[in-house]
Amino acid sequence: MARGKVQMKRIENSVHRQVTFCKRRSGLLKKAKELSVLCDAEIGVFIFSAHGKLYELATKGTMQGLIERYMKSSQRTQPEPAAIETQPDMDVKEEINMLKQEIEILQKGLRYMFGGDAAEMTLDELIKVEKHLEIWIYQIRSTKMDIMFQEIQQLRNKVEENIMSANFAPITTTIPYPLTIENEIFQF
Amino acid sequence: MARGKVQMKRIENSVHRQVTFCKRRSGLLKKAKELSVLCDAEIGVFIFSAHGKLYELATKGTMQGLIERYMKSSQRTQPEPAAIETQPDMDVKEEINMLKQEIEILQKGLRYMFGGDAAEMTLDELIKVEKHLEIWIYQIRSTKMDIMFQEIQQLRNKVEENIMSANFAPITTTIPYPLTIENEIFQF
DNA sequence: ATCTATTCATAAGC
DNA sequence: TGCTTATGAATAGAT
Repeated sequence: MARGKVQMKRIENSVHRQVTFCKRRSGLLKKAKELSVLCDAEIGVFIFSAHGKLYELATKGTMQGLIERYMKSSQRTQPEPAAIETQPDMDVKEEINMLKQEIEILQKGLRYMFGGDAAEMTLDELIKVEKHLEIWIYQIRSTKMDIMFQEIQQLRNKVEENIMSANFAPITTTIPYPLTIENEIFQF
Repeated sequence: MARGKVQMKRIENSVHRQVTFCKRRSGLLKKAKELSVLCDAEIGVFIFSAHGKLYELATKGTMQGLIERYMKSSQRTQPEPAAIETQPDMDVKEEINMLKQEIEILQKGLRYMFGGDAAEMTLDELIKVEKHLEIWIYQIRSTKMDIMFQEIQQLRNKVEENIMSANFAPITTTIPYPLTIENEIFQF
């Protein structure tokens, strides 16, 4: 830079730091705009100052839209669940399209949730989001059940150990446990 | 810049554009990192190339976390719903705290949804998200009902008009409509 | 904010 | 892509 090289570490003098933040922030946003214009790219930048103030730039459309696109895009780079790999090609494409549609709808739902502007959603869209939330809840409940079941298994193992050590008999592995154990724990 | 000033418009030569995109992209990300280090700022950048490829940078933590922080921050700058204004001061603070907590929980839920990593959530967290989704579904159903009720009102008005114009009689406004209309429409 | 002396970024060419 | 170099931009330090 100018009048002396700068060390790449936090500027300790708070006045200098504030001034540099101001200058470089505008520089960064300018560069982002330029890149967007010159190369036809879509760019989102957000900067939180040390004190938490937000500065943002979205070169096309809104930051919301960009975040949605980001979510979609970064989602796609994650490895697909193995289950999809085992299906024929036609079904894969169909599944991907369905997933995309689901993501679209969820994104609308997120806009609805965070933006809080219910008026912008049609009845059809609301019904779709509702359906999706039902699926989401179902998945969460499944995960919950999985975790609970694991805990039950651990408890069973503990009980088994206790019986084992108490009786010094190995036959206990075949003893059936009463169903009431599951029923009681699955209640809450 | 070098060897001639550059026009601030889309570079038409696709090779030049590609090269410039590459160079300036890395320059932009470098500048973002520098700003973050020098001034202790938290910065997120995402760049979509014209062909849709994503390049991203999050200077601290993950992009997910940054997006959550962004949502929270930009949310705060939006005007609150009018309903809150009409309540006494104590309740306003309480309501704001509740909203913040709700946002916290939802953000955890979003991480779960978009990150897809259920394993990272504890049983307690899953239960909280589940509760929140139930509330969300309740709100969406309320909005749905509102819209449906509006449609019913419009239908009623239309029916009324028809009767009015058919009979030339103004008494029809007091005629009660059978409950079956609502019941049928509320079914789907 | 404005002003320079410097350092940095990068367009063009290979 | 990666390297080189001439030149325009960005900016650190001072005012």
